[in-house]
Amino acid sequence: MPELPEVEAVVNALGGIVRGKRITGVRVLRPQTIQSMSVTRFCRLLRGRVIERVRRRAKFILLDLSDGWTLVVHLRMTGGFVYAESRRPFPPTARVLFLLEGGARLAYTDIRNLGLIRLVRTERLDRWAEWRRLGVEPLSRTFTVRRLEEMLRGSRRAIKAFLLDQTKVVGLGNIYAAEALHRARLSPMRRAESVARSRARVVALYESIRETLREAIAAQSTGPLHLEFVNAQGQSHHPRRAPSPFRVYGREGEPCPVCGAPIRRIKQHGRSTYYCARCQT
DNA sequence: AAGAAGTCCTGGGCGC
DNA sequence: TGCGCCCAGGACTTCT
Repeated sequence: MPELPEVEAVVNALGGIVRGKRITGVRVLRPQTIQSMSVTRFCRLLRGRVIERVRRRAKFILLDLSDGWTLVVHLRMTGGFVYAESRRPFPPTARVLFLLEGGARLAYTDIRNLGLIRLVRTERLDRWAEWRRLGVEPLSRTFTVRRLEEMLRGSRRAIKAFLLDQTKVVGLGNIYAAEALHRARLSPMRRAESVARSRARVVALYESIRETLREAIAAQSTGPLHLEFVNAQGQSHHPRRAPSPFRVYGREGEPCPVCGAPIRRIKQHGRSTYYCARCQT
């Protein structure tokens, strides 16, 4: 669920809260969530380190710590953070607790346990295969129409599947892939290489990806869905977004906002794809 | 070797 | 009321 815009929102909000704070202790409630080292080592390495910066790469949240360590978090489907300044009990979905100086606590929560956390030396991040394979950041200057065209060329997969491939363009998930394709008026079933054959289509897709993500980031200024704040009274400030801002995702049967034809839902590689059969070709 | 399929995970919704 | 099935989907591994 959290795609680039949601992760971006969590990173920005989290950064404002924990940057500069020292980690005084760690409690791992679910050991399997910690990747690549033992829980003992994980806790020992974190204790005493200061969170110097919070940033994003693809859908990964990176907390750069003092002494060259980086805490890498991927929320996958249901991961999130709960930040509390009081010593309130955390929800049963809490998997890892970070105790911060001053008594605040940051909990990593995850209902379905698909998310992961790993601690790596910052300069060794690119020795991690999954990390190295990550594609271009769609909102960066290195993402160009030409680069997109080169990636599309020769790929016989459906454009929807292409957009979900994190080794090509990072950050899009099932929701924003559908939204970007609707905005570009491209059928999700169209082959990637056939998009590449038309300059106009490549440009439309390029612009759509960026606009879709930019708008989604702006729309979340009210607060990230995957970061919850609990105050001293135990009341939760869980900033809610406005109701479904999506044009096609989750709107099967509703009229297309462009042409009025009913939105369709199909299955592509086991995933739902929402699109307008009339104006997306 | 690209790309499709299978797998993991849990709670909610639905049909019977 | 309760059981079982399906669904949500990110990104891996496995298979073709």
